[in-house]
Amino acid sequence: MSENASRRRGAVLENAILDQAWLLFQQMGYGKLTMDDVAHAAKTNKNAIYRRWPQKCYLFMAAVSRKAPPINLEIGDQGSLKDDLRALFECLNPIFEMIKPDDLRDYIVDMFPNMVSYEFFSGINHENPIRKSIETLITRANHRHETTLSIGTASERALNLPTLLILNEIALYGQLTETGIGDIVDNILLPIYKVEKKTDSERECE
Amino acid sequence: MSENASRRRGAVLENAILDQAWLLFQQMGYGKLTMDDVAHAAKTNKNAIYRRWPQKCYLFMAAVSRKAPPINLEIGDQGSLKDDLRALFECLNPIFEMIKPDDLRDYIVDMFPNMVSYEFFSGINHENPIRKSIETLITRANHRHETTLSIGTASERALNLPTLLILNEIALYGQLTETGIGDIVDNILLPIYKVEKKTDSERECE
DNA sequence: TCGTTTAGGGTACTTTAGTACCCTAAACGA
DNA sequence: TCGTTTAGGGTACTAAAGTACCCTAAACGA
Repeated sequence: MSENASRRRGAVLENAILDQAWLLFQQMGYGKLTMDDVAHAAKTNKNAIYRRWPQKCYLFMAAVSRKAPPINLEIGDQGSLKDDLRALFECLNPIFEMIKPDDLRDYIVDMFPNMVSYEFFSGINHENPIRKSIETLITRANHRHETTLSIGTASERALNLPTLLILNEIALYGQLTETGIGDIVDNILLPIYKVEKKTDSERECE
Repeated sequence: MSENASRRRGAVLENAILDQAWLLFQQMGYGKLTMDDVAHAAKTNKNAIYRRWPQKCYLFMAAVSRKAPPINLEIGDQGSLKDDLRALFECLNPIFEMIKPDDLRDYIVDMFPNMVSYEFFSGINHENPIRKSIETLITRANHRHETTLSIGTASERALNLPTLLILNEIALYGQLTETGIGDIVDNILLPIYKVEKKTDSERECE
């Protein structure tokens, strides 16, 4: 009976899956949704899904990035590194209006082993859009003479830190609050990125 | 036939489980070990285990903390905040000699959802031994006049950052390398913790 | 000593992600 | 047009964590 309509293939089927996945994710949330649910809703089966996305979290990622309004992390010059950083963090707000805290958490928990594996490693670092944006902001701050850091001299871990902090905020609280952003920018990122030459000379005192 | 010996209870059974768990964890690694394996090796069943530890990762934690040599994070005064921090990180080395990188990773991946849930929240923060040690080191640095920070004025996120960074190192690399520690201490933690009053006055330039 | 409560043991079950296989429709190419 | 390759569909399966239930041995208390 399922063969009354012609068999869908390629992009047509792919879109049907993503449509249903996005719909169901919004209705039921990430955690309660099973891959079978999506398959049935899209009138296909798990094989067709797993052929495209090897895990539930990748399906979610695909559904979000193709069905949800896109997010642009290219920050206009706000005049200072501090304001640039705040602007970058605030750019992420639409995510939190679109996806509920619990779903974000569940998604990150599922994605975590992949971030950890070497396969996904590069994704956490050089390829990730937050890291790329950070590099732009630091270069800009360097040109303003706010910092002596540049992409070449900055530590890898320091460049990846904002991504880590954001993931941590989402994992713990499910969102980025105004005070969270302020704390992170003022008490963590600015001290690291605003490198002055003088701090070395003062290392003599004991 | 399993009832030829008398039925073990309480601490006796608990120890038998932990002994076998620790043994098997070392032999097979965290990932490949199943709860049934442990139950069979300890000549009992999963119920007896789950009655004590609700998840595999808690069983592992219990086995490590009761069967492995303990780790003391009370750092003697090394003379400077920088050396104190390095000493703290190096204190963790015995862990990495005892537990293989893949096992540590697998364990953290399993534990991650619990860290994320509010139930375990306090464990990541005030109660965790790394955080406590950091508080001691900062207080000590304050007395040396290396920093104007104190436990009262320091940001929560800044105090929890070392724990987060360590978890991140383990998750990504499975270990803490010498260079990793150097990078974290010099390029991330010291700039955050070594607060000088002068940095404010220089915020005028642009 | 007897009755009650507690916790161990056996076993079967649920759930869900992810896999394996095999048949067949569609696409594609000579 | 025909043969081959590709990918969808159906179904059944595996693996493992965690749960449910019920029976019984041990401990405990009056």
